[in-house]
This record gives sequence, structure tokens and C-alpha cells, in this order.
Amino acid sequence: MRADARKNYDQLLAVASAVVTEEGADASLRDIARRAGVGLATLYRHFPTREALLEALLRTGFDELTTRADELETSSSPEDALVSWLRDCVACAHEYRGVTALMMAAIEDTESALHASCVTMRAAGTRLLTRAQAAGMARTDIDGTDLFALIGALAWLNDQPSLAPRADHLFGIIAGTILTNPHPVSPSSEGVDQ
Amino acid sequence: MRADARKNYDQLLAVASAVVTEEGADASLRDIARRAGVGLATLYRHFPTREALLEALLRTGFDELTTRADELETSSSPEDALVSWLRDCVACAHEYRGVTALMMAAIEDTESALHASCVTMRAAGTRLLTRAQAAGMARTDIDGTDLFALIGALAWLNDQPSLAPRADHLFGIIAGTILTNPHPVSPSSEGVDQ
DNA sequence: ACCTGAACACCGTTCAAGT
DNA sequence: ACCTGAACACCGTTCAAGT
Repeated sequence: MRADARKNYDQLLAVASAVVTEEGADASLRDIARRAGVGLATLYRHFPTREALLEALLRTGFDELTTRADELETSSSPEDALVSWLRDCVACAHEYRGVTALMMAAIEDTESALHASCVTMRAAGTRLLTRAQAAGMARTDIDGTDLFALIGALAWLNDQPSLAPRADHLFGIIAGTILTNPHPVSPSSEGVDQ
Repeated sequence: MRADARKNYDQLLAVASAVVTEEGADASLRDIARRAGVGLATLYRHFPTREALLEALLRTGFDELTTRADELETSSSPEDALVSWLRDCVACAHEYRGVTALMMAAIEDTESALHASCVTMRAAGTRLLTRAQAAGMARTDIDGTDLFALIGALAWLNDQPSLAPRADHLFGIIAGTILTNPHPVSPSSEGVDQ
């Protein structure tokens, strides 16, 4: 990549991160190009679709989630690992409002720029879920796709400003459902066993 | 209302119902006016905001839900009544894709044309929930706002085409969470006790 | 009273023309 | 190679002008 192209690419990504954080996944691409001081067609050259731009924005977070799943698989109990990872997923999706609906579409659309990331993420979740199920800690009538869907639903709930006061509570309710022996799941850091 | 105005109003509503069913809550208002054979400003005269148009579209369904809640309160067990009403709510919201997010915003926005309907709906759900809680059939750490939020989450899940195969299953999971003694909740008509 | 077309300021997407 | 401005076909919203 030529030096000027690299500069434009980085600038676009930085501006897009700020704009999408503020406006959500349906932010104006024109506005992003404008604020980046770049022609609109330059944005399209680097990111041929909206999904491609979002994929670039989310890649770091997605990679971290995958790494984190690996860590949790060895460092925590099956139950703690699953719930903790769920929390991280929801927080990641919440960074860019409205991105979850695109992810739900992307997981079945092999052409989408977000497809690979979604499949990887579902696979990581499936590993943690299967482990918890094997340990008798998670209900067995849920599969990785259901888990992915529930993460989406939780992210959607978090995206609704009016539900913000109950967001943590609703997380606990839905996370608790996944566990075999439902009991209150604390949404903050003190773990799930108290 | 003058006869010609009445005709335009009815025509707009009929066309809007078809277009919003197909395109979702963010359908083009211009397109609706065009297909109705009416000037765009005429649509704005009858429905000053998008919410006002959706409110007119949803009113019938909302009224039916309220009536249904009253019926269920006397005709069914607290548990069956709550789950059955939840199913109806989700089906109603699913008629117009994307309407749930607007409802979540409207319940806190007293200026929204959808506000009153949302408050009424939440109140009806709260009655059924409270009754089930009093009978020891629903967990007591959920209030009417949580119930409203969970309906929204379920409607959102139903709006995602890729999750359609699991929609009934996910309904059962979340509906089951609300009940005190979680057990599989059948999404179809055979009740929740088998 | 009620309706309309046109205007304004946006948007996503594409492409010929520039360096 | 890479960038750009302009073009095209859309949008939501408003308003002066018509009957």
C-alpha cells in the first residue's frame, strides 16, 4: 500500500470509529469521508461495503474475544468462563450501536465482510458452551447458534437507551437461563456464585 | 373530516400497512404517498410523524392485546395467561419489522405518538405478571418494564431472518425464564404444562 | 379545508477525469 | 496507483401556491 493510501486508510478508520460510536452502524458514510478530509470514492476504494468498514472497526475487539475465550477455557470454571465471556461479547457489540443486526445477517451470508468474524465468534462461544454443558453447568437444549442469538438480543437490549437502568439486571436474567441451575447472575465483577 | 380527506386517510393507511409489512418501520414515506396516489404533504398532514403513522397501523393490534389480556386474566391460569399473552405480543410486534426499537424509545418519550399505546401495553402485561407472581408462578425479580423489554428482545429475535428456525425455541427459553419453575415452554398451541 | 409540486438539504453508489 | 468532483437516483421535511 502506498504511503498516501495508508494514511487515508488509517485516518478513515479513526474517524469512522468516532462517528459510528456516536451515530451507530447506520452512520453516514459521506459524513465519515468528509470528516476524514477524504473524497467519498476513496472511502469506497478502501471499504467497498459498509460491512467491510465495520469489520475493520470490529476486528480488534473480535480478535480479543477469541483470545479471551481461549484464556477463560483454562483459567476459569466452565460456568464463570461462559458468563464472563458473554459479558465481554455484549460489551463489545455495544460499542457500535446497531451492529448486532448486521452480525445476525452476516452469519448466514458468506459474501458479507463480517461473515468470517461472526463464524469465528460463534465457534468460540460454542466451545465455552459445550464445556459448560459437559460439566453439567449449562442447559443442553441450547446450541452455539442460540448462544449467538442471545448475545444479539442482549446487545439489542443494551442499545435501547430507555432500558439502560435495567440492562445489567436483564443480562443476569438471560445469562442465568443458560445455566442449568438458574440463580441470580450478577452483572458486575464479583462472580456468579454469591 | 371531509369526504376526500377521509378517502385519502384510509388509502394511506391501507398502503402503509402493505409497505411497512414489506419494508419495515423505516419504509420510505415518500414511497407510501406515491403508491397511495397522494401528495407527500398530504401524508404529513394526516400523520405528522412516522410514529403517528405507525401508531395508526398498530392501534388495532394494541387494542386487541389489551382486550386479550383482560380475557386471559379470568379465563386462564396465571401461568398460561402470561405465556399466551407474551406470544401474542411478539406476534403483533413482528407484523412490522423494526417497530420494537421505536416502542422502546416511545415508552419514555411522552411526546411520541406511540407513548400512550406502549404505556397501556406495559400496564396490561404488568397485570398478568403480577397475577402470576402472586400465584407463585413467576419470578419476583422482574417488573413490568423488564417484561416489556423481554418482549422487545423476543420481537427483535423474530425480526432476524437468520434466526427464524430457532425463533420458537428461543421464545420458549426466554418465556421459561420468567416462570418460577423453569421447564420447557412450548411455543405452539398445546400449552405449557406438558 | 384540504391538497399539491417544488424546494432544500441530505443520503448511498458509481464513474470519468485527473495526478 | 491512487484520488477526486460531479452525477444519478433516492430520502425526510417544509411551504407557498392552488382549489
